[in-house]
Amino acid sequence: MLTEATITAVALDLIDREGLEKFSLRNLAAALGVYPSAVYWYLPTKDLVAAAVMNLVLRDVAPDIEPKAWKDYLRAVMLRCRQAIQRHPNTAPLLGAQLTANTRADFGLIEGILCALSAAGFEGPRLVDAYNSTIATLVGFTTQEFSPMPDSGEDWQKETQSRLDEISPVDYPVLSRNLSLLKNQAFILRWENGVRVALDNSFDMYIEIFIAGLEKMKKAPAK
Amino acid sequence: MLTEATITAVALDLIDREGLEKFSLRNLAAALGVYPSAVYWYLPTKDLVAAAVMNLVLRDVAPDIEPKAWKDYLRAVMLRCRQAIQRHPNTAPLLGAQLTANTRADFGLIEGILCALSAAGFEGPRLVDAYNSTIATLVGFTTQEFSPMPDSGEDWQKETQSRLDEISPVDYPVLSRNLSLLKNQAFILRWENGVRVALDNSFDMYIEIFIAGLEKMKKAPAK
DNA sequence: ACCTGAACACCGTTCAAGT
DNA sequence: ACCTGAACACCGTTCAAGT
Repeated sequence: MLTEATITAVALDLIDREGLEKFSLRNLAAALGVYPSAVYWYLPTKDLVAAAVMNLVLRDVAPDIEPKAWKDYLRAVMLRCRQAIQRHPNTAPLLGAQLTANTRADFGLIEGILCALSAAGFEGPRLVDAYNSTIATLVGFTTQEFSPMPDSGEDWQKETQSRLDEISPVDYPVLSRNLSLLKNQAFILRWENGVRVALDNSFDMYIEIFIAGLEKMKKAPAK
Repeated sequence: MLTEATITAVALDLIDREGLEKFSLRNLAAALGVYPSAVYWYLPTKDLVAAAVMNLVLRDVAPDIEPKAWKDYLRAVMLRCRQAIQRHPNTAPLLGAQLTANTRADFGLIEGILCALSAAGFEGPRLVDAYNSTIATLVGFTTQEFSPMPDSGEDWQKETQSRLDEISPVDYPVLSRNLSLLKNQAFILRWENGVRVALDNSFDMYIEIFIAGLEKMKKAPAK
């Protein structure tokens, strides 16, 4: 007999092995050894299957730290979220698409973030704003970093590289001066994703920017 | 005779009117009055059509400001990106998915951002990190804010609301204490997206967090 | 060069019917 | 309650053939 748990586990396994493009209810049903319509009895839509998969992937992101230490707590949340996606990089596009649309999400994580932000001094409407900023930050970098490139077709990679090499130094001086550092290491200018070329340093700065900015905001409530 | 420009314009119009789910090459071809395979002569894959649509949507996000005023410039980029998506909210999911995967993107925007960041004092590897942080920030909030909710089915909205109302005050004290402010105004806790309920204040704070954090980073190069 | 027209190999979802 | 089996209304992409 099927269960929501086995469906979800097999779905995640399918995505891990074959990629998000192969994640169809028909392939999932085949992997489960049932007809596609059998899955619908437990999860009546594909989006719900995806949401369940994401809950599985993000199961343990809520860190085991006292939220009062708000900087450490938020840093840990960001790091652990990225690590979770790194363990299942093919789910990366679902992070932006589903976390946000998923009200079955883990309220424990939300509570932890809200705790940390109130410990940082945010309350009322500004707590809402700080929360939204945190969720947006949590999702933004990691989704992109590990999202698939246009097909991993070799011709596309060559084409991308040659387009970069043709960049005019007079029209785009700063870009072309730093091209060797940016090539394949920067969003929009890369041809491999975070699975092949992780952007560890950039992610570190990204987090520190957020933490430092948050601290500044709490000290300067008025804009 | 078809052109890439008319295909792209009609595709954007289709997405604006009917939503991203109705954006298929078959519907696009019907709107153009041709067979689906005719489109392939100009744009040989659906992803390329989507990328072209995104270039159209983001055509004018590069602001008309001197990048030396780096704070004003980056603020303007973020605001104008959000405004562009607000004009075509159904394209929101493509922002995260395509901008990052699109090497046909506008190098002018990239150059502008790099200019602003060097004016802020970043260079070398730290310029790369600051750039990646900027792109991630640019995309993160807006993609989520305007991405579609699970189906706009009324039953789903009711279900979401009732799940929020059932949150245990003892398990989730901070969450339930602020629930009235968070309800439908915060990521994961809302049932309508930015088209119905724009998160203007949160976006403002999000930007200011980034700018303030960036300024802090430039002053404290070492972590 | 540009497009028709048909085909291939898929989809998500629904629904009657079985057990 | 749980699943089969078939059907419905779609997909993106390919390819020979026309002009």
